[in-house]
Amino acid sequence: MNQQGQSGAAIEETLRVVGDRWSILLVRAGLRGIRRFDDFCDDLGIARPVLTERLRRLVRFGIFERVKYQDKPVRYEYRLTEAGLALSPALVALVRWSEEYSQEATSETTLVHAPCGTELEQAFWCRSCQTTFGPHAVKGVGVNGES
Amino acid sequence: MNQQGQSGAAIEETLRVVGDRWSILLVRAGLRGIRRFDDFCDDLGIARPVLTERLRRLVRFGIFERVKYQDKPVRYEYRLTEAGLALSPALVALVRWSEEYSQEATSETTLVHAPCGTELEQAFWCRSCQTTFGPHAVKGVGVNGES
DNA sequence: AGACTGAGTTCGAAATCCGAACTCAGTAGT
DNA sequence: ACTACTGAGTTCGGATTTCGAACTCAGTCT
Repeated sequence: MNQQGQSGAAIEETLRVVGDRWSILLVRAGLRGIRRFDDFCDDLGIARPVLTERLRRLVRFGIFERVKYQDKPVRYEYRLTEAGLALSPALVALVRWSEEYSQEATSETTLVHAPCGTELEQAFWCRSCQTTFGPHAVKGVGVNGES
Repeated sequence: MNQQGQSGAAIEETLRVVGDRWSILLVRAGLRGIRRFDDFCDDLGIARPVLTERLRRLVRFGIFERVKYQDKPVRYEYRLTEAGLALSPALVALVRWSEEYSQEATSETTLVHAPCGTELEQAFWCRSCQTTFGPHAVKGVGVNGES
């Protein structure tokens, strides 16, 4: 069905899980400490059936876990797993992109380096060269050739 | 409709543009040098009407530009703008996440620093401290209390 | 003339999304 | 005991998106 094979597989897989209007927002909400069904619902304004389905999928793929937090009326909440937490670099990248390029509704918050409060920049880091660099110097290997 | 205010606005905006199963993949294809309608189509296996609509939207939001590349039969291709290129950190973050956490189909490709071929890492950079750091030291996204 | 190319458009069927209302077990108030 | 309320969902019908396959349209190639 498609030609890209190789590294395509993984990210396509991933986007099939996380690549919809809500999933990333759910992760974001999770990072902000939200855990309960109704809270996700109110916070994001997502329709309940969709939320049900999304959470189930994210649990299935190990991004959230469904945890019983009380017994008498048995109730569950959703917590980010480590894999879920590991999505935060992607989230940060998107937030930063939004801040810089999104046309409408410029945000009032920026992301900063916590210790010193300086606005952060994002970069790629090469361990062996000990340098940071930008997207132009990124190449995918294992795949054909074109830069 | 939702409570999150602050930096929420911008990223929601953004996800309304790139938060679907195809847009990020289109950007990725763009980074890999794909420019023509039919090539996007074949490469991703996206349905043509959807591709039409997606490209139009991405152009509208300044991520791709539609460039005439020949006259006689007038033909256009789609190129990433600078804003589009600027999405690559998000993309890289996703690819790296895929590599680490995606269950099925581990990829055979990794992203590398083009000049030296070393596998890249992603980091945040603080200009004033002159250091790189990880997501835990980021503030403003809501990584408030928990780990 | 006939086949081909590239960038789309048109079509009807299938899958998703939505809001609103409902369920179900237990709790709290009167 | 009756009512209202909570939290985590489910059920409904209708609206929106997505899909693959086939078609268009200008120009080119043989």
